[in-house]
Amino acid sequence: MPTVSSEELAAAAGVNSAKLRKDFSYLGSYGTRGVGYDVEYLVYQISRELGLTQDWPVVIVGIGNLGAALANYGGFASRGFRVAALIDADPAMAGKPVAGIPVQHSDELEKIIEDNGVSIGVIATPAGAAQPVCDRLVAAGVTSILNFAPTVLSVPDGVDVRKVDLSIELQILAFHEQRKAGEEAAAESAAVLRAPKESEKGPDGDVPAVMPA
Amino acid sequence: MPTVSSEELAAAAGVNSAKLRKDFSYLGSYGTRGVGYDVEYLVYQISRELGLTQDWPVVIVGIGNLGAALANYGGFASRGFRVAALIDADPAMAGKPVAGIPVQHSDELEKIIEDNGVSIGVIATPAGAAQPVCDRLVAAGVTSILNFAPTVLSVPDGVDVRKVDLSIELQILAFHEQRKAGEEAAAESAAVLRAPKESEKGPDGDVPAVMPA
DNA sequence: TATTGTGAAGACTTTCACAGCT
DNA sequence: AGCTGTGAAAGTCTTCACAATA
Repeated sequence: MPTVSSEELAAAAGVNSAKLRKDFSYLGSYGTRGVGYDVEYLVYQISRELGLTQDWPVVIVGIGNLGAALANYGGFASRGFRVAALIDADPAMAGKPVAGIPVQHSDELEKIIEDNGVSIGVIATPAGAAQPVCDRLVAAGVTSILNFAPTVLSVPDGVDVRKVDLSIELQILAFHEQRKAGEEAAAESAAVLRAPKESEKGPDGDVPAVMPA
Repeated sequence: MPTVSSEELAAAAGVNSAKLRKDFSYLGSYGTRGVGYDVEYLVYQISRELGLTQDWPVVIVGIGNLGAALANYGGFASRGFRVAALIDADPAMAGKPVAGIPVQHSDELEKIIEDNGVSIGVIATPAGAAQPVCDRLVAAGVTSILNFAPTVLSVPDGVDVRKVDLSIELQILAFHEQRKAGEEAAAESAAVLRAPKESEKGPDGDVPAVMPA
């Protein structure tokens, strides 16, 4: 398939074709009127814009089940991420290979970051260890952190943090499930909240900004 | 702290206080003018609205590193989720306890779903197994699926699927990282894309709807 | 003819700002 | 005096609809 139309791409992605064309237009005019988009060229342009053509060394700190799952995750390599090191505080883990990469002790953290020019760190430690690990990563030069620990991290200005809370997605499902189950109950207690329209079901749609911890 | 003002809550959540008050107003009038919101009452009302006061039995299918990490994840229980069963296709896993719960063989899948009245399933299998597992879950009565496998699942109408792609969050970080690194390069090739304002940095902000796989 | 690229319209969200209560 | 609840304004995002053009 050498070319693709905005209509086809939009159907595949589940979005409106005009939105897709408008989004693409912000990157440049990469289509051909009457024909569509050259697939290879488009993939290259979008990849470049998103930074997928670069090689991003990352470190994963905290090699429990989740850290191991991340180390083994195939999706990273194909998107330009290279696991530069696995780091754990447990001396018993040191030297043990996980996903073919030997785990290093956290004493080495600063040296690893500097030697590899790492700017992105992944924290998969228990909650209590997350902030100290974060501080050390930042001090060593990391400027983007992906946090899987159930803690809110504080970082200086200029450092990006994204938090992944594995239970939030479940909570969103449960929220919709509750709706499915009791339309009468919903009418009784919360008639104001509309049922979500398809267009609103974004990755994070329909969920209030604030919820109890 | 018996009461809290919208201003305080908004500061803690990093949102505008008017937005927070407006959001709350869709649930009802749970505040007191001149005083604020009664914390306990507010937590209860929001919890109820989000379905946190219910007990949601879930099954996790695919007990590799990720499945084990999910089974061990503390955040579930506190939000009303109960891991009703762990299911794996490997007969060698059967009976082995993970997070204190014995793994069951996938032959039992349908029976487990029915016996426990499970409506939410978590798929943490390899990509190839995800769609068949999904089909069996749906046939057995599951109507919400959280998918960690790198596959797009097809499901009948009325079934909700949410996909968690562990590499997307990293990609978002890399995208911003790229911006930080080369402001001149960005100006040269994509002046149209603005730097994100703080208010735009939502959980999924700043990322085009479509990207190459 | 088929499809892009995009102004303009429409829909939705966020914020302002203040009347209304406690 | 202090803070909520909310109309109205401002801002942002999405979709329409069509001129431009390969």
